[in-house]
Amino acid sequence: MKNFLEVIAEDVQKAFAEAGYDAALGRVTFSNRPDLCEVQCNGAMAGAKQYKKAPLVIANDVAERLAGSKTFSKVEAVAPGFLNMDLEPAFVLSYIEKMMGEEKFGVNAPEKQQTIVIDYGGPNVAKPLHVGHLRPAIIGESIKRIARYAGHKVIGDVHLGDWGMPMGQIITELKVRKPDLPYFQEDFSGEYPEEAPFTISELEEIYPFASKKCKEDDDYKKLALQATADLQNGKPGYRALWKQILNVSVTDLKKNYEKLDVCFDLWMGESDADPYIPPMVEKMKADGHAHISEGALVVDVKKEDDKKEIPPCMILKSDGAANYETTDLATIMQREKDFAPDAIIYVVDKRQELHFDQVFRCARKTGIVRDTTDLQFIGFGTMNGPDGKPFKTRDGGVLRLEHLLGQIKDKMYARIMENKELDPAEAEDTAAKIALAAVKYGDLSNQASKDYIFDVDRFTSFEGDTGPYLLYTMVRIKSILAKYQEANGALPIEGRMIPDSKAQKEVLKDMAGFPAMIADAFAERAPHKVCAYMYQMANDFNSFYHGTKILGEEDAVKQKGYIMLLRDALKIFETCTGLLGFTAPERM
RNA sequence: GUGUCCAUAGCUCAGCUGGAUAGAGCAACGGCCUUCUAAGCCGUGGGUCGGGGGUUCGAAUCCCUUUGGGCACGCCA
Repeated sequence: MKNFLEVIAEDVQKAFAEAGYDAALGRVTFSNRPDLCEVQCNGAMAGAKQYKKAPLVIANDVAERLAGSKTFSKVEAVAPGFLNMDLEPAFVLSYIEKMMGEEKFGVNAPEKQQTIVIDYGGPNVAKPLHVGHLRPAIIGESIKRIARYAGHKVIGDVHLGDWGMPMGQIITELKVRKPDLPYFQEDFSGEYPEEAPFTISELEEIYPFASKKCKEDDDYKKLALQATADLQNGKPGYRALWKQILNVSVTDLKKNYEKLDVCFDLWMGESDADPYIPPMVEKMKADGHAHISEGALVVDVKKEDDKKEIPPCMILKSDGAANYETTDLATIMQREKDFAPDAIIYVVDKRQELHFDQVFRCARKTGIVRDTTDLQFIGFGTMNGPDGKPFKTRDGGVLRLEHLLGQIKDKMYARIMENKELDPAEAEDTAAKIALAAVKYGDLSNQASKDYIFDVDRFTSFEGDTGPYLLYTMVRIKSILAKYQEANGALPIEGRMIPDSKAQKEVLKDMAGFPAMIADAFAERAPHKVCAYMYQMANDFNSFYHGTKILGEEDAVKQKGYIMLLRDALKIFETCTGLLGFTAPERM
């Protein structure tokens, strides 16, 4: 169905046309002066030059023709040429009834469904998730959900860092510590054990240890480089051991992402792109795109109109090894082959913009990507502490994600137990939900591209524009619906009412804006628009809630109308929290 | 140095395909709980939209310039 403002604009456009003006001038927006009107059209001013008439004259011509409209309860032309209109409550209700009758509340299936690969996360194997992984996970997950809701086929890929030097370092260190393992016996011909020879905590200790040792000890580094090469060349023992590292790590990563309610469709990594590298390099050489520069194999990606020098894209390092540009390019090939996507979206730290610019240019120039595949870089800003500097622990280290979430959850737990008696198990679950909402909303309500200040105290104080405020609003609704159901046996499925108060009408108008908001949030890849929408609607709902007795309403028809409004509002709210990646508890 | 992003209330942020008096939250101050969850609602105060120029009937929004900051700039990912 058409979105709310489009439906309204139809009338206005018709009036413009009837009055002898270009119908396109009849664009309508929500008013920026709610004290004057609900919706406005500025087309008369835009058309003044074209028709050599005073804007007010045009506005009056149009207003006259809108006089009998069933859409508007008020139409007036105001100097210098504004068209100010109020909506007929019955018209608003009719839109809501239609919209709520649809599965996706008025959001249309796209004209052409796109296949979109979204690359977010990017954790490294054998390293715990830390706060730096929070933003891509939260933002990527939300963009994925919004795109999916908008009707597209979306594939979320974690794109693990599982193939570089760190793997060789871990293998080398394991060999030092446990040389008797079968993985290290050259002539071993049996089955390698099913059980991994280490736990995740050991891995997390081994990797930084080995990494540090490489910097201090050149011989050790050579061993690690050799191990990396052996692994990549397919040495059976190393491959088997690597698979164990991968298994143990991925199991742990999945557990942690699950706590964040972040779910990847694909757990592929750099290693999966490896088979694509040799043919890719051959093709680039054969096509004459790649050449040797300063010992490395590169592809020039400069363009005539560049304002700055863009360094060439490096395909192979001077030692012949792959680097991250290589794997990113090969991954594009792999995705093209597997999915032939319409778009690949990278949700990555914005500091990597130049790198992706080079990779995208190189992919285009060498033709490893189809012209129709949109390569999109969505760079997010840094998460800073309250001091405005990059978020660190007190002693300057990196904070593990699970510790951060744990701390916030504990705070929430303490807070809900303060003045309520709740079953500890339920309180635990509720605290986790509120904590997740606090963290995710705190992040997503900012524009992704900007740096933002992660202030635990502010997020956990949950007053005002926060996740918990939204949950609280939803919990209030749930509570009323539960009580109504208890008293009446069931919730009504029909009986919506024409709004009988300003506040109620505001809530309806908010709901009516849902499809347009989704379209906008998808087009802009902007979860913060979902946040802003929800917050506005929650404000209006709470205002309505305060002025209206619902369970105490004696007129049963009216009460039913209120309950329907609550049901509808809750559906919209739940859809929005679903898009942001958190859920509301039953009580809090 | 070059490029790029940013600068809006004391603080944290919206608004930026040009429209009327620039909006929220926090903090401050004042009201509202025998009534559906006060994690709420209602209200007050608080702004040369970094500075300067330009385009326009109209600029926080577009262009130029300047100041201050962040970030990036071939073999780490």
